[in-house]
Amino acid sequence: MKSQTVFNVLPPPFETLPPQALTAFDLTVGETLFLQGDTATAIYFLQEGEMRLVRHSEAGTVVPVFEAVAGDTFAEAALFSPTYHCDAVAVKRSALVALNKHVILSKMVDDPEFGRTLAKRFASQVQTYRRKLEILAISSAEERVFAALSDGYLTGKVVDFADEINLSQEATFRTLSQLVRKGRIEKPKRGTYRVKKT
Amino acid sequence: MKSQTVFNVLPPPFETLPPQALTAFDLTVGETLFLQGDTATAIYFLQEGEMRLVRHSEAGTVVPVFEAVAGDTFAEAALFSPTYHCDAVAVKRSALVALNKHVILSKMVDDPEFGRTLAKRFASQVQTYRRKLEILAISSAEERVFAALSDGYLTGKVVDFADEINLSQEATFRTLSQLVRKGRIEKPKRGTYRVKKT
DNA sequence: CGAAACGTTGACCGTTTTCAATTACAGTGG
DNA sequence: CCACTGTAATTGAAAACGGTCAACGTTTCG
Repeated sequence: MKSQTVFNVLPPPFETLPPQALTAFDLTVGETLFLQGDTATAIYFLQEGEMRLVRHSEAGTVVPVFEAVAGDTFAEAALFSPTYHCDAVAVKRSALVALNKHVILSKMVDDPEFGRTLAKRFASQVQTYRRKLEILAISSAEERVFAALSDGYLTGKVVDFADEINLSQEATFRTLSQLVRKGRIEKPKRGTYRVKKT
Repeated sequence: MKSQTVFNVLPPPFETLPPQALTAFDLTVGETLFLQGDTATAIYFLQEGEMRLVRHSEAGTVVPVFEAVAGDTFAEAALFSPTYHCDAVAVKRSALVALNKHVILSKMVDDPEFGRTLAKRFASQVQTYRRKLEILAISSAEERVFAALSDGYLTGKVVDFADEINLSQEATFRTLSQLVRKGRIEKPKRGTYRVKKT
């Protein structure tokens, strides 16, 4: 299961961690990384693949917690908890880096710049998620697509865009052309849309 | 506009800030707290009321960013930015506390415990928002309600619950009774529902 | 050139929203 | 203690909307 330390880009401030704080490894589909209640020893950076985090409620039901994709870190809350609060399972073959929790915690006190950058990262994530939540709170497909487009979501494929805003790709396409027809957005070329400048 | 310093409970780690870092004040409906581009001097705790944060895209459209309710802090990203990235306007008469940004930043380096607790708060918010996002990603009303219920959302009124999970209250009621009929949840008394223990 | 992957559109169907009423309950004042 | 009022909880029916299925156009790339 353990592979080599070939990882390029950890997000700030994690690139500044000493090598011995990092462990790279792979998981195959279905493999479990940790279970709810396990002793928390690390947080994780997902280089490639997809991890599903689920929580078990007191009543015994399973509740989705997070779907991490390439580039995400997860289990950050484990920094401040003795145990993990959910299960983490690979839903795709995944390449990860474990970031030692205790090294991070001590670096937070020893290196103010590290702490500052970590706080910055968290704050920026909070901001991002709040915005996503606001977009998803828009019930009308037309307004949701428009808001998401205004907010710069549509960078790559339309399918991914559709996915991010919780709409079927068909509904997204329909809405997009509808917006073009209404003149609220323009379509410079196939697969590219942009909000019309005022 | 400036009122008195009668605020009880700031969330950790902000209760440990010195009084001179705090300024309590009120806003009436429609009043603006700050505008996108203004110099960022503070982050805010909303004691009571409701604040709407919106961003102006390059194209000139307005994109919702966050709706803060009583108990929320907002504009945390301002800690790491010279200016605010959005407008903040009161949509209800609101009572706020401004938390001086520079005091917070210097306390972060001077007081490791403060920095640690701040990071913990942010990490926990990230966790919370991710969970909310996962709940909203469930398209079926039945499963979404069930997951939200499992996750302990329904504490107060059903209407508020409905609101949090982006479902009409009628759909929520219907789904709730449907879940009761199916035996997946139980209803000890009017307006109270709970997931059946396994 | 042909196969994928992405983009696009139409039709149909199921679900949720919306609108409209009705019922339950808590609090208030007589 | 009761009528009175307001908020919350329910239920019904019709309309709107988005999801799904199916088919087709288009670009990319080996």
